[in-house]
Amino acid sequence: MNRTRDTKGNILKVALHRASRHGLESLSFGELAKEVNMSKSGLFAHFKSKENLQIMVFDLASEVFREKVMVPSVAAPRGVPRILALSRNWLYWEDDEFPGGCPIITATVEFDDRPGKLRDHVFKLQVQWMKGLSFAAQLAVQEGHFHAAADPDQFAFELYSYMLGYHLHKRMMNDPNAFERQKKAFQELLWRNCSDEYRTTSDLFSQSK
Amino acid sequence: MNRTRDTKGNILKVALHRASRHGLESLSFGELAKEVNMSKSGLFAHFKSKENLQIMVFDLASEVFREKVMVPSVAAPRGVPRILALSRNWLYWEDDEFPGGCPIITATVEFDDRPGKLRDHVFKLQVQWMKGLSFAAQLAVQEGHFHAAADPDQFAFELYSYMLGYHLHKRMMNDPNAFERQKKAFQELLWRNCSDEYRTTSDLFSQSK
DNA sequence: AACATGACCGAACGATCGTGCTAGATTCAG
DNA sequence: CTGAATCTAGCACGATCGTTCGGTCATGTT
Repeated sequence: MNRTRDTKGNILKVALHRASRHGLESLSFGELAKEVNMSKSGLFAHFKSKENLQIMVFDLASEVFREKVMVPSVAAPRGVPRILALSRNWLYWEDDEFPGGCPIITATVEFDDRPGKLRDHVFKLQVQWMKGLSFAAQLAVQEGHFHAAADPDQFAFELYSYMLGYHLHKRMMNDPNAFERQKKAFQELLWRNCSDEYRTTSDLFSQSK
Repeated sequence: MNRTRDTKGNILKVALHRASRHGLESLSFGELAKEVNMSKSGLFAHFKSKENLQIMVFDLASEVFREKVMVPSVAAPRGVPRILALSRNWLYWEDDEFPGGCPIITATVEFDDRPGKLRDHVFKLQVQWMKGLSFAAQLAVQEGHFHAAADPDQFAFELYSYMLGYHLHKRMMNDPNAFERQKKAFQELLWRNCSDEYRTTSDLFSQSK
């Protein structure tokens, strides 16, 4: 069993690596087997179908995302500090392991109109993440960091949008200014939502690094 | 020649339709041939390779985008009215012909990592479009609609980001509020950039419909 | 020592992939 | 009407696809 989990885990890691470059659909048992020095059938035995493989790869991506972005952010105090942590973790999580860019965005675009189990998994993660962002904003309102009229869902939508914009500019256009744009947009988004008191008592932007 | 162009044009139309759903990579001569009632080899003869087919399909998408979004917007007066037209056309252009969502976004995510001719084409269109947006904002500054300190590139970045966010929310999460979120974000983006005078003399948001 | 389990391999299946070659059909210029 | 050019189909190729099956080997249990 130990051996099993090691092998399978390793396969999934390699597969995720590949998927971040070329998408989940382009994964194939043959090429994957070569990359991990196994026979095609031996590898296949671990997953009983391609769809299963894809789902497990995506779930691994979700898990990494949770561990690298969601979980550590909760350590930060509620309100704006947590939102800053969330954004920072989000901004950097893909750089570490994914040369092909955020595998979740890739999977989302790839499967947004193909009904099936995979789409369901993607959908679930996206909704969960949007709710998480919205909730973080809601807490910021409660803490008095955001003004009372701030709309948490709208905040989440705009923050997510900027992340997508940043991702596209960085990856496709490899715009060297992408980061600055994203930073500026984010800072002004915060500014828009912060209460007058919090704006004056905290130096928001030095924290955001 | 007429016959050729008709047949080829028709193939490309069907191919683009497919590509908007499943991406350019998943196009295949076999399936495409079935869909247009041709033999695989007969179809193949029109394009000498798969890469060629993909490029031509993407170029068709670019052309449609230009015709449906870029060109008609220039008819609107410079400044905010043109930006409104641009955004409106952009928002709706995919609905007409592409059940699978904006084929350009799909292609961008699909090929942001794979150097080659196709990536070059995508890159070119994206840069051109960003410059177009930025230029429209620049004109708005000149017309006095935007305040002098408005940053056209930043405006373009944020507008593009909201579009991406809207696309994702609509297609993956099929969020019924996506449109409202996009609208609100867009209106406030305009508000942020407009000069005091223009804000007071024009009813921005009734125009944006 | 006998057995059960489970990881892994080799070979093979039918299907489809992208790509050529050839030959017949269609179109069009002279 | 003839000849050239163009369009399309048929057939075949090697490769790879997802998947199945039978079998080997190492392990742990009894």
